[in-house]
Amino acid sequence: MPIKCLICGNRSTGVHYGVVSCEGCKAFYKRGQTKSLSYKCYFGQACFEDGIKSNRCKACRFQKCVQVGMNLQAPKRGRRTKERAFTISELGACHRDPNHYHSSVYNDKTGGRFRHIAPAGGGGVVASSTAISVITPNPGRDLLSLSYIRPFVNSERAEAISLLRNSGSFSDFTRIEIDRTPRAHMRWIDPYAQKNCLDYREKVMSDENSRDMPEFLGDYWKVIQQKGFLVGESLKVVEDAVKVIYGEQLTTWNEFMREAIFCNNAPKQPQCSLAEMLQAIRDSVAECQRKGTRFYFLLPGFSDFTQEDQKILLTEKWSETWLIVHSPYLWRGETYYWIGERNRQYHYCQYWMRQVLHPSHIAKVFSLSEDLNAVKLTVVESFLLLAVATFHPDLTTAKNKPFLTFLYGHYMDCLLQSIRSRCNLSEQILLEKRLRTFMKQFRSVYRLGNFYVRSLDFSGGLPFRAIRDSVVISVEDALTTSDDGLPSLESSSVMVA
Amino acid sequence: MPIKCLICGNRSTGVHYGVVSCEGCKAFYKRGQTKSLSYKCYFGQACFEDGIKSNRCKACRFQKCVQVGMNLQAPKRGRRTKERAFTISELGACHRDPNHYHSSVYNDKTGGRFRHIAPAGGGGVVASSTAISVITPNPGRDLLSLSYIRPFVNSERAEAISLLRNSGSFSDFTRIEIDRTPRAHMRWIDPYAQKNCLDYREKVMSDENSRDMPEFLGDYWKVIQQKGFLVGESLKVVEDAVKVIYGEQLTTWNEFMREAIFCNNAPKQPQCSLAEMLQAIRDSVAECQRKGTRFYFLLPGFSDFTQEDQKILLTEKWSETWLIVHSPYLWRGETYYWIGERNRQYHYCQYWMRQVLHPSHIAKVFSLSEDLNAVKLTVVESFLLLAVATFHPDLTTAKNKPFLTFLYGHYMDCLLQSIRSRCNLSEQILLEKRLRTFMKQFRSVYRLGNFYVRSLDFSGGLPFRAIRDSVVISVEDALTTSDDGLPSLESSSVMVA
DNA sequence: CTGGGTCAGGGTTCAGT
DNA sequence: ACTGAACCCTGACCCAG
Ligand SMILES: [Zn+2]
Ligand SMILES: [Zn+2]
Ligand SMILES: [Zn+2]
Ligand SMILES: [Zn+2]
Repeated sequence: MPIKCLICGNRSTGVHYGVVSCEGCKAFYKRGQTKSLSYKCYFGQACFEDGIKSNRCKACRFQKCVQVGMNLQAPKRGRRTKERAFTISELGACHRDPNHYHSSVYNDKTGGRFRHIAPAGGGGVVASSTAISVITPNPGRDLLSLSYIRPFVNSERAEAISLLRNSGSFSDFTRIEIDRTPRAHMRWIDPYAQKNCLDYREKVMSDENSRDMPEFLGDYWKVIQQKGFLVGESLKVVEDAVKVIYGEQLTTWNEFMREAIFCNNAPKQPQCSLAEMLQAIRDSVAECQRKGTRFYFLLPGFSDFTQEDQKILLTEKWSETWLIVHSPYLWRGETYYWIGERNRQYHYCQYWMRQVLHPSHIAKVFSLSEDLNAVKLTVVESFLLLAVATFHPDLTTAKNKPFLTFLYGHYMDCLLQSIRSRCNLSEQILLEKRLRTFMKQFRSVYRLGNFYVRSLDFSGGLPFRAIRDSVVISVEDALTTSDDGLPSLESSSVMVA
Repeated sequence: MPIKCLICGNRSTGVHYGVVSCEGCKAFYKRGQTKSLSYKCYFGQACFEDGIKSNRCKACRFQKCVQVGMNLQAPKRGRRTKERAFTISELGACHRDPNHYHSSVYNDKTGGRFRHIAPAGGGGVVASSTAISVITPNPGRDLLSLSYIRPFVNSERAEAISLLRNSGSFSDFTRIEIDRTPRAHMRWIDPYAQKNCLDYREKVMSDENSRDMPEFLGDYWKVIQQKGFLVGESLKVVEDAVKVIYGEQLTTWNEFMREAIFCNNAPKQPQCSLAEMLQAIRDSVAECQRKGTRFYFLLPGFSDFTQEDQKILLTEKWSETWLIVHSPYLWRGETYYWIGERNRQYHYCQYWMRQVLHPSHIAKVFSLSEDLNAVKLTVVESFLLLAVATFHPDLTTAKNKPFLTFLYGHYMDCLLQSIRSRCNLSEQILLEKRLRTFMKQFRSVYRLGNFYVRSLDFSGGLPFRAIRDSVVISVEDALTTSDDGLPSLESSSVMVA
């Protein structure tokens, strides 16, 4: 019967530095002598609480080493013959209270929480509840919870960090106050927008289209003349809105992701109970809604819709908002952001995502995020893209199509203007190509949000299922529904390509 | 009274293979029967000379075993009664003349220290001593002479090797010939420098200073225009000078330090007599002077000083030169370089340093070296820093302050240019910060060199004492003297911060 | 006593990820 | 870049002779 490592629970190979431990923890402790200062825990120093054994958090692992009494100067206990082997109690002699680690206590303490330990193996989505049993039927499974995850190499880190959208200085975000009222700008967007149905996007509109609508040309050009100023003003407003509403969150999340990835502490383990996490998710959704609503009302144009259309847009565009805000923090199958109320924030890691969402839903979200990240927009640009997606006249049931079309074009201009002001020509061309590619997925995002996410039954079991007309539907169903109440692709009034 | 192992000085457990020895040496000798051929000493086969006990060098340990007479076929001696225990002379039969080395001095110095190997941990299971010894008054003292020093672990080695300043390819140093005469470059430094008192450092000079010297502005800008070229040329010249003058020495010392540390053979022992070492030190000082002089004369600008100023600089800047050249080879209280004439080189280890220099002098030198190493300069940069230190107008009694100021600024530019060309911005900022921190010690280096080292009385006893006006002065006296004949810090004409 | 054997546990390496 | 299984080296301990 091999004795388990007191730090990680792995098979021990004897006493190392005064503690019954495995080869890994031995080497880790040794290495930590010069490096432990740079270790940092992101999860409340609880990663190595009884029952949770994760070698993924170096800070907690090292802390645990020290806690159980590892000591470089620990005396060697010499060797014994087989007849006079060390007894278990002798082996435990170095520790504070041997009973503390007794298996029964160990399992009692973990109780219901044990099931939240992530199975690192690929297959299982939810950790199987092997809780109370002391001897596991399949000893190999023990190692699963320890399965090594290669730390990121620098090139990967650079890639991850590049997702953190460039925004000049994030750190200043929280300190900047906007002194403009967005309504002021709408005063002169309005006259054009409300009276005329103008698609004034010079870049997007093809020559053929302009031939088809010669009667608008007069007004069109009037708008064009003012467009430069209009675009500039909207850019400023959006930038300020992003800073005021999302600045702090972006700063925090960026810092978190950066540190998590650069300190090799990829967070993969739960830090709280399911109930706590569900509450955190609810809080987070509410907060995201709140922020999104604030953003929309600061977005020039939005407040000029009827209350009914505003409500529709706020409801229907939840998915878009979520994606724009979160995509930089989804990377390589893991998430890197905090959720929950300020005083109790948790890392919404993929483990939890898998608890509550269907795998194909997760896959779709990651896939969309990846595509969006690949476009490589700045923060402000990504929110301009949100505006574009929001006002796409074909992808909402809001009624004021002319104004939607106008704003869609306007924010498209803003976005392109921003891109062009920071890229050289060849970069522009590539970026705009990637942008067009991503925009083809607008409809998928809309469908995912409105036919799948909005159908989720939060009263049922985990993971939540989407139910429409008393029938469970899959992500695929939602994405391919022919009955989306929107204009068909063919008759689209806006050319995206 | 416990008897010490004749090989390593550890507590002996009786006679093994014919020699009073410890369990370790016994087992080591046994194992060595098949492995001794692969042992190699890197330190002149002196690691186990009397008074020096280091288990780091296997070759010397085995040699010592043989030397003291270990023999596999040694007859076992029968049981002795306590009444007829072996006498000291019987046991010590193999000892050589202890007077040959300065073991008494060595032991005196280390005698006060008490560092012992093992049982530091209280309460743990410590192997009970079944030794011969009855209870000694102070059993810990036995371990003293062994003063076992843990071999360096790889992380420490990496740290040490990182001190060996990055220089591209050292190995090429000796093959490169310079084809430029340094005078050629001076031709056009000169006109500006000799005629005008220019502080042309745009980085260092504050706005206030520029207001104070409006009359120089015209010339100032002319110089600025040429600065880029000037800096580049000087960089090349300095690089070549370093290669030609110090290349071979750097290569040799680097190799020595690398091997010493990676082969676990930290040199701690004398390999020659005091007289030989003193001669080697004299040779080494002369050689360092010679090299320094050559370097200064290749350094653009130096040869344009009056002969008097040149002499002053050469004399006053000895300390700076020594520090720049030697600091990478001072690490963790030990030195890693050779001194002496080519045919008879010795390792100037800390043992010898302690013989000739006062402890607080040594401490100061190590402290300065550590600070300098922490800056992390390349070889060429460290010599640019030497130029900066040399031409600091406030830290010399040389007369041509305008030209000193000019050259100080010029080499500061060169140094910064070199740093900036190899570091990204954040590295630059950190490095320059460390550099500024170190530069605050220039005055200490100057004082150490000119008020302490130059006052050393080499005719007196060891360690050498510094005598000024017939009074023995301490390093502290020298460092805090108010009478250094230099401008006070407040009126400094050069802004370092 | 001590030669010889044993082996815990320290350090180091390097393939694997 | 980190991890940890596998390895080497040391020396305390055991025991037969
Ligand atoms: Zn372990
Ligand atoms: Zn942790
Ligand atoms: Zn010994
Ligand atoms: Zn040696």
